[in-house]
Amino acid sequence: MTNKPRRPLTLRDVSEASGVSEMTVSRVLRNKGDVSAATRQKVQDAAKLLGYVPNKIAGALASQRVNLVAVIIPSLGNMVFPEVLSGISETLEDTDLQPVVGVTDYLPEKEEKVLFEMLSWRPSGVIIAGLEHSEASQAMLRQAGIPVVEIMDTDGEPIDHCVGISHRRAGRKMAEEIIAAGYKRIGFMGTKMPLDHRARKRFEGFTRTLAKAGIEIADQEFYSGGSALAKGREMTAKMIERTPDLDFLYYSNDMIGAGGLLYLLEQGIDVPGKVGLAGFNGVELLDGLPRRLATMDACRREIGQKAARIIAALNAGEDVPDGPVIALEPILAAGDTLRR
Amino acid sequence: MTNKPRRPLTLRDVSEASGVSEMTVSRVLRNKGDVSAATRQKVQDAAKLLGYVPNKIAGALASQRVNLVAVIIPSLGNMVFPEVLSGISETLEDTDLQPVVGVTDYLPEKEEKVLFEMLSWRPSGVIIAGLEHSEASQAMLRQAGIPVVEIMDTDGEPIDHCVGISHRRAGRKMAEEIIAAGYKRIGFMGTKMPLDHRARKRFEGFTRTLAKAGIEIADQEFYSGGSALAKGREMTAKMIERTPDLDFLYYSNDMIGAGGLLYLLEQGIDVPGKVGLAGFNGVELLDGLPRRLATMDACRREIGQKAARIIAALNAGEDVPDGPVIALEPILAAGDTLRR
DNA sequence: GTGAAAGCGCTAACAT
DNA sequence: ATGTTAGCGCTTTCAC
Repeated sequence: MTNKPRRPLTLRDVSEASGVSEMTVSRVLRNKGDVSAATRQKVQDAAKLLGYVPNKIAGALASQRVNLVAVIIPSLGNMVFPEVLSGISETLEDTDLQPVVGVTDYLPEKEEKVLFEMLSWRPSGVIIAGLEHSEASQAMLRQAGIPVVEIMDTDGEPIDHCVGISHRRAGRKMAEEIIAAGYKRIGFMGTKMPLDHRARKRFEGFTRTLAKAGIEIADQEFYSGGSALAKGREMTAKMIERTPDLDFLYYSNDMIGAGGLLYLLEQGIDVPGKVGLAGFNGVELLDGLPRRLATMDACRREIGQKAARIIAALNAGEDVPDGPVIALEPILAAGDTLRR
Repeated sequence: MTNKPRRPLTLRDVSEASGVSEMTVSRVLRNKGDVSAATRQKVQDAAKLLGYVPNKIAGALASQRVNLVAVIIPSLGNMVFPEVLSGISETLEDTDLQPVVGVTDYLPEKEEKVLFEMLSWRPSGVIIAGLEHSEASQAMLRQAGIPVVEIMDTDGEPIDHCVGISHRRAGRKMAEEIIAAGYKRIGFMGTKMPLDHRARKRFEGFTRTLAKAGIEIADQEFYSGGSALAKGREMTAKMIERTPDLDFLYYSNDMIGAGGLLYLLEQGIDVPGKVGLAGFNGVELLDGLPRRLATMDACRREIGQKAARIIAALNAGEDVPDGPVIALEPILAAGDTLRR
């Protein structure tokens, strides 16, 4: 350890300490170009001794390359997004790229701000949740001249590439399953979020498919804020009381579904005999519940991986073989709360 | 919208489009210095029309100022850390600083790597979880010449500032409560993570306090990987079978505690009559459980807020009034699973 | 209120 | 294998 520097160390300091030109020091520190083993050693020793940390700002400006990938998601509290993130991280770990996360809170204006902010660092690519963006955001993404992958959703027109599932299809599949199982009086519970387009699309796919079978949603309820588990519980209690003849409850996410499940079991209600239940996402948490909630896997980790791979490929000048849209298939997990 | 540029736009482009010098354009875009309203308007129009996004790389290099705060945490999957993050974000939103997150997966080597990487962007400050860091990491933090706040824990020597709770104290308080309630045969369940120093310290505080009362942990079990809820369930089943006379189960986090609670209730075991239960963290999820699990609040959001405020103050050249160490008090929430 | 010059710390490109 | 030169796109400083 050496003493505290007021001024951060520069390449020049390492150069002087090692008696090697700045350029060669730079080469050693980046493992670029041919440098003799002896020189390399000298430089590495000096750098380590001084505690030199390269200045990426300067490096990036000079090389016009920034190894950052902007990842823009609505929230970190949702479990869903951290999982997408790990898919991205683990894939980028094989490259020299690094994810940087920005959070929008489901607000288009904030998305715009975050995007602007991130683009001003000139990242090598953008991975952004959703297909719905403000005009300004779309313009920025197009103008940026870097690979863009929109994730989570495939119901719409991607700017560049896109990886996700069709939430309309997910809603439809669930509806088909429910109809096939013979349920008729269906209640829906979800979030009060007009800006959660994916939840909206699932709901649309769901209701339309029911409609074709001559079924209408018998009751619905929306929540915002608070513990999702507790809200699922409350909403379920309220709805069961208000509409006692319901025989199925479809939840827009697993967490409220879990709350509902716990409530019904406590009440001694027969699940799935009297009331069937389903959520959405396929979160790991469900494994520990008294009964496995029926759900639909949103392929979160895989979406992250595929998106990252696209950015990495494009960044390496390679082609992306699968074309601009990758639609993954949402898989139903019937669990124990949906009779068949 | 204009056409796609191969070359990103520069200040010069805006300057030419508006007929104003680069320097004045720069002033307008940063709201710095006096610029006439007319000129300002011209510049803003041109910038918007072109879709100019400033290059922060160049700006940062020239000004030697980067408005980024490096936030280094072990994991995003843990619920705990996203909450700390929101505390940080919401506080930094009142400043011109921005958090950038790095994840270490509880690995010192990865921490070192992430730290190095982040410091090479010359952030204005560092917020990092824990007080235990490799020699190299400590050296980097000291050398960086920027404010450093270590968070979550106060049991140890901070490099610069530190905000958190004493996990030894948290363990001790819980033990005292359990002893006072008259429980005697105590089992412990936790994670198999030698590198989770905070969990370790809680355990130490816990066992030492029990020891003083002449009580020894009657059984223990550790897990790694998988759904925490399911693991809590499994471990609890195993432990209850192995050591049937246990009258209290202390879990190192709420999620496994919740799993245990669900299991015991299913088995019709009287909680907290026959067996008392407690977890740690005070996660929101607990609100939706059939019974409120006893827990201890780790003050996560507040820690984030306070840490961010310290960085912001130091960055603005202000003093931090509270001194280098801020120890928050972990508050017990007895819930319904700890008889009193 | 506005502009011109210098330079932030690196690396690309070109010597040697 | 190593060194030299120029300049990345801004902002600081100083002049007008």
